[in-house]
Amino acid sequence: MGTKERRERERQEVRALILDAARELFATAGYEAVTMRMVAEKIEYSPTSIYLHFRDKQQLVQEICEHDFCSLAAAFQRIALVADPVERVRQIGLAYVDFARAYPHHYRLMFMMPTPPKAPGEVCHERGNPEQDAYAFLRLTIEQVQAAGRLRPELEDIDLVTQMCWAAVHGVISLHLAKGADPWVEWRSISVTAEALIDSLNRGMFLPPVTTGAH
Amino acid sequence: MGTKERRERERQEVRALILDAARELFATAGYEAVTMRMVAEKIEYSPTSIYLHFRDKQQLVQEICEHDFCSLAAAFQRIALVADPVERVRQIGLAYVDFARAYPHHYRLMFMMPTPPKAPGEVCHERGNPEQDAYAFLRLTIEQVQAAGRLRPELEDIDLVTQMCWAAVHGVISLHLAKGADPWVEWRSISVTAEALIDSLNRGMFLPPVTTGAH
DNA sequence: ATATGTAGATTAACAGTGTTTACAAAAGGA
DNA sequence: TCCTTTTGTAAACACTGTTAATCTACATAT
Repeated sequence: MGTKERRERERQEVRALILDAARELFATAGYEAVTMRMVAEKIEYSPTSIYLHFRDKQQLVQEICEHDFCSLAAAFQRIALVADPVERVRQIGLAYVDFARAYPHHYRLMFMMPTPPKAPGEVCHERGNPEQDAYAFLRLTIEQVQAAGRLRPELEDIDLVTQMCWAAVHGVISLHLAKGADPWVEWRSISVTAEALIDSLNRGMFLPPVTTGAH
Repeated sequence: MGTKERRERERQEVRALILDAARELFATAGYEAVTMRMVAEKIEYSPTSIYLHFRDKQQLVQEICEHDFCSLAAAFQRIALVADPVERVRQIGLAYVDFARAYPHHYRLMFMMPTPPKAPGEVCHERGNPEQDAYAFLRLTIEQVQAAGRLRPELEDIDLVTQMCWAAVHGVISLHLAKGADPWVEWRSISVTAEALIDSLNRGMFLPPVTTGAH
């Protein structure tokens, strides 16, 4: 009989209810401002009920973030079609910025808060983790830049170059998310700053394309 | 009679006691992990006493950070002596990294947490604010790069260039402070990454020195 | 010397947090 | 009908930052 299946389905429905309510709250107010009691009240359950589905607040918010990171992965899928690897690096940076602008609170949670020291038992090298995948995707693209002979020869450490690119774009985003409200700096927009930085960095790291047919 | 002066002196002593105790705690454990009760216990006063000297936790930690930022300002004083403005930009970046490595929790508090929306009455454009001064110092140096004809002509917006430089270095630091413990990336050290990024960015933003005497 | 005012420090409490324990109620299986 | 498992909750716990009320010590004024 399908009673077991139905029970499981109902369980997942409540779980989804929690996730949706929490997503909306976290996305508009941020981690600290949202309390478990708020989430509970929004779905008209008791606060304790949340703990039947999620270990703690941290796990709840993490699940939301990981889910929403799919939109970033989708953007990356599209970028994979771009032929020129140097242009692809550029596009990755811009997509990263777009994601941060669309989900600033998610971005803050994923990349601006210290990672909790994973319980030693937990699996670390799982695939499908979007953060990890994004890094791998960028790294692969940089490798292809190198393979195309477009990477400056002194930049031989692929991981280093990957981290340089990531850090540069991350810097623009995180600086704006943290300090963008400060009035004593005439802030340029995230997009403008990020694009200018990506372009300057490209010029400093990559080489112009070799024109085939030249002697 | 000097009783008033003595009282005031005693008051400042207690205030300094609080600041020292709080500095040590915040520096080793970070903002959230330190409670007012911990600070109070460390100096053997009641928690309430702290509020006789500081409006709230936020103001306490802010005062500590602003004070310790003097060491960054001191480093900048030394850099001001370097002749080549392009090299000066480089040195500013490296000093910034050194500061972040020496005071990671301070850095986190000053640059990685959203600035509280200042009460409208508060003075905003005070001088002596180290954050503000650091920005002004970097901006001035970039202006001097431009004056020396070493800035690429398409980069005409000085504030934009300043923010690009700041964001790049900040990105390396903040990414490490937030994600440096994650095991699924083979992290290069902050110093190595920052230096490589600064160098690549220099190549992409600045021009080689014009050799005098050439036609 | 005695009363007064005041600044410093403390105790107790408030309103909130994330989380746990103990208990109730409902529902499926025997 | 009884039993077990699941689902939900009220109450409590151990905290947090912060405040109100109180007490104490001391410089000053009478």
